[in-house]
Amino acid sequence: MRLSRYFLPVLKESPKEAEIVSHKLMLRAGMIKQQAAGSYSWLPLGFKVLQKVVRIIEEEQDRSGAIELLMPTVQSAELWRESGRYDAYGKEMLRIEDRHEREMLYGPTNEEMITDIFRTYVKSYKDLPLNLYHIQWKFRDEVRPRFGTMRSREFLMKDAYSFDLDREGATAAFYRMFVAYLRTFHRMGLVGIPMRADSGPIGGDLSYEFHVLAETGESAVFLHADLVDKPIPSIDTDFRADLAPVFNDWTSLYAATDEMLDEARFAAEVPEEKRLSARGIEVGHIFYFGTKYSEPMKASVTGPDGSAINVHMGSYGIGPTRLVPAIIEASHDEAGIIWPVSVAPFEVALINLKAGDAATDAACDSLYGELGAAGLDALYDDRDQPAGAKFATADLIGIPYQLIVGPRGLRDGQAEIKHRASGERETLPLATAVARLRGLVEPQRRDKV
RNA sequence: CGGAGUAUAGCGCAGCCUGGUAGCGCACCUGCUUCGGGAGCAGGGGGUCGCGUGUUCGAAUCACGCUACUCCGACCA
Repeated sequence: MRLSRYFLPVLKESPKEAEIVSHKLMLRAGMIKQQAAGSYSWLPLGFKVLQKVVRIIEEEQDRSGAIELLMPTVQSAELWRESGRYDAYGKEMLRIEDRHEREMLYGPTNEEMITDIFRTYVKSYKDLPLNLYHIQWKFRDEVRPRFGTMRSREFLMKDAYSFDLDREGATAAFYRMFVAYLRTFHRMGLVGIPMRADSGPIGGDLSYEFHVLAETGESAVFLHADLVDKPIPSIDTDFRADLAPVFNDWTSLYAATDEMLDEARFAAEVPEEKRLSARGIEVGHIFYFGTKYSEPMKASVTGPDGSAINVHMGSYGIGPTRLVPAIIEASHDEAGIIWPVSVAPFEVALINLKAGDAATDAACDSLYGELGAAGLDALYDDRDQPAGAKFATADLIGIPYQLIVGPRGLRDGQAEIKHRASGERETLPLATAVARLRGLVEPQRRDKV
């Protein structure tokens, strides 16, 4: 992409409504625009990152055996009356009336609808286990939206729903999601630490939240320090195998949010030098809730003995529109965002130090073509701007590598590569620059973990 | 929903106390010179001062009401 033809409205100053660093940087980097309280447009750069985050989530969900579909945002109140939640959900639910005065709602979650789909088509225990998910916009009329897209009223959520014959099956499904979540966050350069959680209004008795540690996190968390760099399950993980050992291994180390903190246990189970109290951003939440919905909504299958069995369900959420700021909170410096390659909007910033100079333009145009041919996603800063402005933009929007080309280096046939995260620079022959970048970028794409 | 604040050009702000019809920096437009870390000079465009009512000869400025947004608390991916 040539920057001169892109839509990238960067700001030098942060709009005053932004309080935390990720919100400020998302506004300054031209990723989002606020439209109302808790409501944001995703501008091209932000949307590109969001799509990469979504893609990683999809890959890991698919790998774990979940199947993607898409349900509508606007739902009928009828289904919610069946489960009893139409009245129970409260003011967070945005209620709408259509022209026929039918009661509708903008979905805050989809347990009822997925249960309806399930009960329509699935009749036999032989069709289990089943895990269906979608990634769709949700609306929760939060009392106080804040922190940009970290807590917005309209937000994107991946919600998966598992269906099993019994508690054992459902627990296995829960473990699969648990492992998929560890891998998902890891691929985005995050450490998502599972913590025992309260099940809240959705109900249930097996519930874990995944938290990313960050100073600006909304929850106080208490954990065993070894969880921070614990190696995650590899690509060889067989999701049909028994994943209980992985789950037990991870949950054997103490971790809890403040509302679940048991100080005595924390002190007893974690050696003093390993006790870490920090703040966390909740980026995922997984539940097992048994037959809470299948019973009232009559979602049953015929078992081997011919009897009707209410299915055991779980639901599994990840917030992509929250993950984007979470990644920024975890990875930035004074100059701006530092994207991990796996979610970076562009992998390389090609910086033409002297746009308008025929030789420099020719060299950059040629390199831009080579970068594309090498499969690298590059943003080519071809604007007629001082070098400083170009470096500042590339730093701000967090592109992992900068390929810097100017007349001075060209005299010796050289270019420079700057690594955004470390600030390290290397000078190398023009002819080898693209191959070098490819060698740097490809291993970090993390499409294989 | 309780408490606190803010609202003046696209963004950041001054002006308000002590009413006299709006200004600064950045951004934007034109021209020239520049270009190795957010360029310089010259010229230029852009504002129903959040909305409404009132006070006054006169309101960005004073009073009252409303709205939007932000922050602090209780809830959530």
